[in-house]
Amino acid sequence: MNGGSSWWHDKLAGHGYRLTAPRHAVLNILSKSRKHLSAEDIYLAVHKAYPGIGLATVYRTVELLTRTGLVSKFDFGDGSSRYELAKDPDTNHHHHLVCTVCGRVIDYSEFINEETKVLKQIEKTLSKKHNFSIKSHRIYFLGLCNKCK
Amino acid sequence: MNGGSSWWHDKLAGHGYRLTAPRHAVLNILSKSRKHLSAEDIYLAVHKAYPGIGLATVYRTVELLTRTGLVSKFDFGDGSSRYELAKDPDTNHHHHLVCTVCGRVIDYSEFINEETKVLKQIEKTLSKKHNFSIKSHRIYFLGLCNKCK
DNA sequence: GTCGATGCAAAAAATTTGCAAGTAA
DNA sequence: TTACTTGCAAATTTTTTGCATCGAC
Repeated sequence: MNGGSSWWHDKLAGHGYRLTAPRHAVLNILSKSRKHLSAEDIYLAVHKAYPGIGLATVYRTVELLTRTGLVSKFDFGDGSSRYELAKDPDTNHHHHLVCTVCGRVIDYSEFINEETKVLKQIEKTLSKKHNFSIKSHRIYFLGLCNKCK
Repeated sequence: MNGGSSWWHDKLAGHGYRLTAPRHAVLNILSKSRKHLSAEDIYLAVHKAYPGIGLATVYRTVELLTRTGLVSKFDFGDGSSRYELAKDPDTNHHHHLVCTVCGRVIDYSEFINEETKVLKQIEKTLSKKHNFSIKSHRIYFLGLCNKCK
C-alpha cells in the first residue's frame, strides 16, 4: 500500500501538523496491522523500525491522529485504549464482538450496510433533537467467545 | 424503589455472594442516580451514607455486580469506566451520544426498539458464525455536542 | 529561523492486590 | 464456625506532563 505517505502528509498538513519520522512509523505499523493495537503494542512494534521513539510520543501521536481523523480509538473494556487506522469507510468499516471473560475481540463486517442504514436515519433525528453533530458510531456485541462459554 | 434489597439479595445469593452493607450502599447509589458513575463518583457518594467504605471495595463491588449482571459497565473514552444499574431492559435500555471534545454523554432511548430489532437478527447470525454467545450490546454515537461544535 | 515535535524522566490517574481483621449465613 | 468480605496501604498499570533539545517546512 504505497501512496500512504503523501496522503498522510497532506492530511496532517491540512490540519497544520507535520509528518515526522515517529508519526510516519506509527502510521506504518497501524497500516500493516489488522488488529486494534494498544499504545504499548504500537510502541513495541514501532521500536523495531525506529528504536529511538518514546512511549509518550506514541500516546501523543495516536491522540493527534485520532483528533485528525486518520485513526479510530476504541475501548473494549480491558484497561487500555486501542487504535486502528481509519481507512475508507466502505472498505474498512466494521464492528466488534467482545468477550467479557478473556477480552478477545472479533471483527465483523457482514452486516455493516444493514446496520448503517438504520443508524443513518436515527442519526439524523438525534442530531436535530439534541443539537449534536454526529461524526461516527461504535457498535459492540458483548458476550462469551467459544473458548469461554 | 423498595423491594430492591431482597431482589438484590436473591440475585447475589444465587451466585453464591452475600449482600453486605457496602454492596447495598453501592447499589443504592446506583439506583438513585440517573447517570453513569465512575468508581470515584460512587465512592464519594457512598461515603456519605457509609463513611467507612474504601475505594478498593467500590472497585471490587462494581466488578462483582457487573459480572453478576446487576450492573452494566461502560467506556466513554475518558480515562475511567462508568457504571449503571442494569434494570429491566424494556424500561431502562438506552444508548449514548458521546461528545469527543468535552466528554459529555447524552442518553437516548427513542430508537431503541428500532435498533434492537435489527440487532437481534444480526446477533443470531453472528452467534452461529463465530460460535459466540452474545449477552448484550452497546451503541455509541460519537461527535460534537451543542457547546463544542 | 521558527515553532511545532520529541525523548526522557517524573507525575498523575485509574485500578488491582496482599493481608489481617470483620461478618453474613 | 466457615468462608466470603472489607479496609488500608502498597503496588501496578495506563496515560499525561515538564522541559531542554531537535528538526520539518
